[in-house]
Amino acid sequence: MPNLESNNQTPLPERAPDENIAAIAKALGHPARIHIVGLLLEKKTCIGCDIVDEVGLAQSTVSEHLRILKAAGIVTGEIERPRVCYSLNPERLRPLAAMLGTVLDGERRGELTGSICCPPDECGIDTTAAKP
Amino acid sequence: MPNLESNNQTPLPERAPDENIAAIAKALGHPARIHIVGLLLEKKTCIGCDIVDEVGLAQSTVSEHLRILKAAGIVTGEIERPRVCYSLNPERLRPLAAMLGTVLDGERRGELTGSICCPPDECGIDTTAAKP
DNA sequence: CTAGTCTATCGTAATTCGACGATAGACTAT
DNA sequence: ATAGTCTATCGTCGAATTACGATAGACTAG
Repeated sequence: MPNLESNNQTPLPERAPDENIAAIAKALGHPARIHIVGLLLEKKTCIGCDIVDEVGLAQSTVSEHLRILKAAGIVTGEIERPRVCYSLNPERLRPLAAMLGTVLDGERRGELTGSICCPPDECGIDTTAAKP
Repeated sequence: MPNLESNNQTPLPERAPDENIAAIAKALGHPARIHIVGLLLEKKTCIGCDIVDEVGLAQSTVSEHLRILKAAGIVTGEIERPRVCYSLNPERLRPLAAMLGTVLDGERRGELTGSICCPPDECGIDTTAAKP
């Protein structure tokens, strides 16, 4: 039910941090969009219709993927008629990168090899409730 | 398939790199799953049914989210009857983290402020083609 | 003005996702 | 053996995603 776009201008007002990070990851969760980000990263300059050739999908489909990336704030589109110039917005990727960095840091310090496993705490799940 | 420690040889061998990274991002693309990763990171030790309490969804739904995270290789589940101990597998997050790191490094060196925009290259899109 | 180039949007069909309750499985404890 | 605890799976439903062609919009070039 959450419609998390419809406004690509606001800096995505702080929802719950989980939803914020998840939105970034979700926008990156498709091979074609990863491909597009890779292209923008590689070519450093924005490109227009060349993206369509590269990813090998229909123009309307690529446009849709670009819309999703723009809606997530990962990519910005500057109009430079008759083309549109796309570029990356690294700032937007920072929350996700920070989380991943924390995990990898934790690994580097060996803090994640959990040996203290599952203290004997009881769960409050009623699987047998409401049984007449 | 009663054995939950099934070998993951086929699921993630080495697809195209784009698909590999996209699969990681897709698995992280949901608030509940980000929440779970955060819990595992915070508590350092694996937890069982406590996750259900934390995320506030039905047990079957949480199990499904855990299944997705396990299928993506981000989380591992060790059986410690009667519980299952989950822990993070940071190794799996590395490809995505590396890509994000490259973007942020590019920004740090100011390589991403594309000013050379859209060289006058023609696009090979036939919007009027195939008119029988 | 007219034609051409590039992008966004609409409509649609097939597929997948997210959430839930119900149920089955696998042990522990009594 | 019996009951109890925790997790996985099945079946289902509405909602969301993905892909495409067709079409509309916005300029530029001639």
